[in-house]
Amino acid sequence: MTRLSRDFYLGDTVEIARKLLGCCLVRRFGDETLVARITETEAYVGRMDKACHAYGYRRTPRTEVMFGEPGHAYIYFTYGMHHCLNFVTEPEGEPSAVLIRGLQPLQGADTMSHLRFGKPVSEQSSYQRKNFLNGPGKVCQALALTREQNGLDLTGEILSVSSPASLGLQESAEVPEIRCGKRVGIDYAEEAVDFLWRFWIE
DNA sequence: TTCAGGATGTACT
DNA sequence: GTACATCCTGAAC
Repeated sequence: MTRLSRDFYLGDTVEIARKLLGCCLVRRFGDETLVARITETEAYVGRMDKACHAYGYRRTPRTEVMFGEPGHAYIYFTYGMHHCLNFVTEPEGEPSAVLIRGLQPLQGADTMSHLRFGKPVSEQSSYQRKNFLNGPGKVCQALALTREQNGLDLTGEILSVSSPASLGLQESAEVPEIRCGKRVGIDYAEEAVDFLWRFWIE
């Protein structure tokens, strides 16, 4: 499979949110390579989207990464205990990003399970199996992502052990059937509440 | 299976 | 001081 290039992240954020579905997220964690298929995303566009942290080009230390080069990770801390992973999109100066809300584990599932629950997949309860990687905070917990990884370049070489980069994406093999709906947890965002900018596959 | 409520700390007003 | 792109627990059905 081919790694997604810088150009991939340059385009329209909503379109990228759709195209990311089915793509593989690759995370080097110590000696291991964790791989998971993206199953749910949301688009956030600072230019005109009141749900975006950088709405109206609001530039703060937190939103700084979104103003920079596309193809980097924007990871922020929220609700006092969770982190959320986003990919920066659109050209420099246009603060936009795609939030990763759900994954399907493909490789290193036991390591992800230990990071989530402190036990291997085989010992998960049925409730834990259903709530393994189906939320943005859970995604970051299972991939050991925190603000320390904020700003990481996603287009660096991720498959060699010597590489400093430890996060990246690979192209989707097939085109999945995509569903869409309203975004989650943004009731404050007035008209943007109704944008159908959440996408997922079964 | 569903739902209400609490945890918890950072960013920003 | 307030809000927050969330998750978990425990109780009720």
